[in-house]
Amino acid sequence: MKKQNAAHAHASEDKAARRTTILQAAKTLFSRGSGSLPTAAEIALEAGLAKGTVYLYFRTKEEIFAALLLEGWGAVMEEGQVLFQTTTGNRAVKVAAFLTALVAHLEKHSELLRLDALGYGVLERNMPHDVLVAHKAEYTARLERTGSAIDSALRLSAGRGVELLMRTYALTRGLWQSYQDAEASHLPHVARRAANPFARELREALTEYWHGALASPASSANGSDVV
Amino acid sequence: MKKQNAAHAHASEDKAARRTTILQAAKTLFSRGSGSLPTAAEIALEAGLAKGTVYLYFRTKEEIFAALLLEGWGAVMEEGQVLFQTTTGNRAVKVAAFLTALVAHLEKHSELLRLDALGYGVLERNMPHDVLVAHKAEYTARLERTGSAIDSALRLSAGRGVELLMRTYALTRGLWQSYQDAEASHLPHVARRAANPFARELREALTEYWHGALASPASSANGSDVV
Amino acid sequence: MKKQNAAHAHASEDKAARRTTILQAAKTLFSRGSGSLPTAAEIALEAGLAKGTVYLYFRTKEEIFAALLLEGWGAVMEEGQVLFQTTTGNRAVKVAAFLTALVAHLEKHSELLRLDALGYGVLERNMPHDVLVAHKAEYTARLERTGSAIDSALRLSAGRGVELLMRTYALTRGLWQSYQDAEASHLPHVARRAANPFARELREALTEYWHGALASPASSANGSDVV
Amino acid sequence: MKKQNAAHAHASEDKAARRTTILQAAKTLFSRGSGSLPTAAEIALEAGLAKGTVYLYFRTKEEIFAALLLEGWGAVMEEGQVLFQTTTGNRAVKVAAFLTALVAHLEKHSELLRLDALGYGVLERNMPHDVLVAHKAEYTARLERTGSAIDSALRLSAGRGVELLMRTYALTRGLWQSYQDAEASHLPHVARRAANPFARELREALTEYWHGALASPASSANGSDVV
DNA sequence: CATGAATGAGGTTTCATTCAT
DNA sequence: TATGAATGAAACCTCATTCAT
Repeated sequence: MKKQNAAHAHASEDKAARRTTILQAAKTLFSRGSGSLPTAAEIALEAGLAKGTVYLYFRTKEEIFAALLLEGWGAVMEEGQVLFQTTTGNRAVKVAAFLTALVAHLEKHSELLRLDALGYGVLERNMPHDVLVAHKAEYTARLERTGSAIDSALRLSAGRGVELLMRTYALTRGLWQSYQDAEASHLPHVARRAANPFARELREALTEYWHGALASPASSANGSDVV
Repeated sequence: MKKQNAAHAHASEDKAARRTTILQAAKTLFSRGSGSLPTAAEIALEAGLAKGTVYLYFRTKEEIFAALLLEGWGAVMEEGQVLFQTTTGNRAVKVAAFLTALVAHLEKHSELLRLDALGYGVLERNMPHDVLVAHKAEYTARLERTGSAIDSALRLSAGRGVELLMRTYALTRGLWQSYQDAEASHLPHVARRAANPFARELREALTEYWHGALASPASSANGSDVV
Repeated sequence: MKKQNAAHAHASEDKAARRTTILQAAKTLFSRGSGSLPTAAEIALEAGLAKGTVYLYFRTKEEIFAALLLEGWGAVMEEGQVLFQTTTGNRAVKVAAFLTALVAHLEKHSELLRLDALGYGVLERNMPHDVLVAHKAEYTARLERTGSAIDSALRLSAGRGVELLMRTYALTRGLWQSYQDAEASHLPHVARRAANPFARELREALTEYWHGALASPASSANGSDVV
Repeated sequence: MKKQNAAHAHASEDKAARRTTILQAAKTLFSRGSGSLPTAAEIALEAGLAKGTVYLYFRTKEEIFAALLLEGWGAVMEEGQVLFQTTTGNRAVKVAAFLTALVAHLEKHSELLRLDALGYGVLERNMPHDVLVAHKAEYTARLERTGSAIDSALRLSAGRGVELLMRTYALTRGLWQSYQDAEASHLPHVARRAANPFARELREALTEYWHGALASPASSANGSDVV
């Protein structure tokens, strides 16, 4: 009825480590897999634990992936915040540094975008509500912090940084999905887009967006004087 | 729901009509529903047909929704093409007209974005490959046509219009999903974003993007002279 | 993805037959089994059908067994009704005939009591409410009919027959469970009760009950003049 | 709930106390709950102990509830024994006193019938066999003692008291279950039975039974002269 | 003695698709 | 052509019990 495979994690540091093990296993499997969430059984196997053990650390399977997502975007924002706080130069330099870092980060952690593409909607369908609320709160806090850093670095009005971040996120997510759609269909990327690898495409699109957003803040609401 | 009781559709116009009936039923159900695809049984019921009959017109359930998606985005692009071809004035006027129309169209056909949010990834998982190829081809053709219209109207280099359209689509899709995530979690929209309804947010973001994209086409790849 | 094992039951008589097949399979398995409900997979296998097919005829597994129970007790009451309506003689003769038949019937259909011992409570935990209501209604109707037959046959006041039946049922059920408990524990029946097989015990107990119930209807509420 | 934080129970009186604590917790939870057995974790929590500790005092969860059942029915029989030994008067008086006390006792300890309704069958499925044997032995002994008291008090032949007790128990159990079924289904009690609360119904039925049983001991086997 | 982390078996139901009628 | 009965894969989480600490 039992084994004694995994040593019991009594100390809280051991417990944290085990939690991390599970997250890592989930991330590995998701990266390897086809785009849908691995099963709980697979995660347990990969983590070297029993199925039941997984549920000692996470209340539902989705909670695992939500944690991964939170962690992933948290790191992105952390990095962005630091960059904006430390980079010296004019706006263009700061923005370019941020976008370069962002694109590089996302290239390195492609599972983040793959996971994100599921849509929080998928995860939310089966998450304990309190966990969901906690995640949203933490996510918002991080967003605000990085947004503030942007406001300061670029001398923007309060809240504008958050806005920029959200639209940056939206554009990133949308582009990724377009690329995924193309890849998933085993078809050449639509049109000549094929020639543009994702990282370059993303860089270009984001650059255009930030360029427009910072050029004429006053005009952003009506577009009457575009060009 | 109709009980048109299976008059056999021999003439090809009847067949087309029946196909349309099914598509309409699927759209209705999806609009009404919770975000996931209605079941084949539900579609058949709503269309007043038997389950088996649906499969005489579509090889998989996903094909139905892919057709809806193709049709929906096709209409968007059609409208865009016409607008760019007929609007007179400077770039700013044309772009503003396009964006206004786009946002209005999407507001009116919200099921399009809802369906789109599933990700083609979801639909692709279960679509006959040949149908997929055909869809992509048609989609690409329409995209190119509208892209060309943009190239002409705004005097851009060939292919730039397609690029702008794709990024416009990406930003739209990404923003929509962010809004959906927030709603789905039954939480207030992240940060003060709550104050911005989707249509306005979309309009602002797209305006910023087009502004940046058209301001300095030459600089789009490096961002060295942002601001 | 499919077989063509079972011929499609299109005619409603075929459908009824298939329903019966499933019920029979469930009964067989339950009789053979250890007292808990067989799994849906087992039932399908025994019936020579696919798991999914079972769910075309019953909405939940429990519904199957509830149907068995309804049918079983229905037959008991049917038989009782007929007996009371056709037996001639004095009260004692009629009651004795009824009890004899009842005991014999239950001996022959021991799965009925075994199933009953689960308690409707077990089945109710997972039954469509409308089915539950329908069952109760049918059960009540049959009970009333047999009760009326008793009222007439024994010249009792209206409703007394139902009362007698319910208490007869209660005593039967309770005794059966006591016997089951003893058997299940692989222990000799408690005390010298071992010498009394269930049928005899039941017969004796019921005879005593009916004897008491019919002896002094007026005194039944206070017992002041027992003996 | 108590957090008595694990003072090690060395002395055997402490151990007995802890055993009682667990039993009490189980009873409380069962009374409060929905009819199925509380989980081991819940019991431990309610008792202010760790899950593992519970298993130092009971080998299986079912053993706990079996103990509760044994204790409960033991008390009932104890009370019955005393009553028969102390009540003075004729048979009718003694029986009436017994039944009155029985019904009152069961009304006060409704968890006993609720637990009983699970059927020993449920508990037996997972009880150490030796414990089961011990319980049965103790149960039988108590039954015999009370049975003897009845034999003496009512001047019955040896063993008749046990028989009466067992049938009394069966009728009680069966009636209770019928009432539970009706309640569980959220439907009005079958037929007009609704008007009779359980205690009254039980009293009536038992009175009738004892009346019949004591009226004609010689005739109990054939019922030839009922009425 | 006490603790609580780890284990892993177990079963229901839905639904896309097919094919006998 | 139209029908709708038949198919069967797929995966979550709970919870009694054990044993390392």
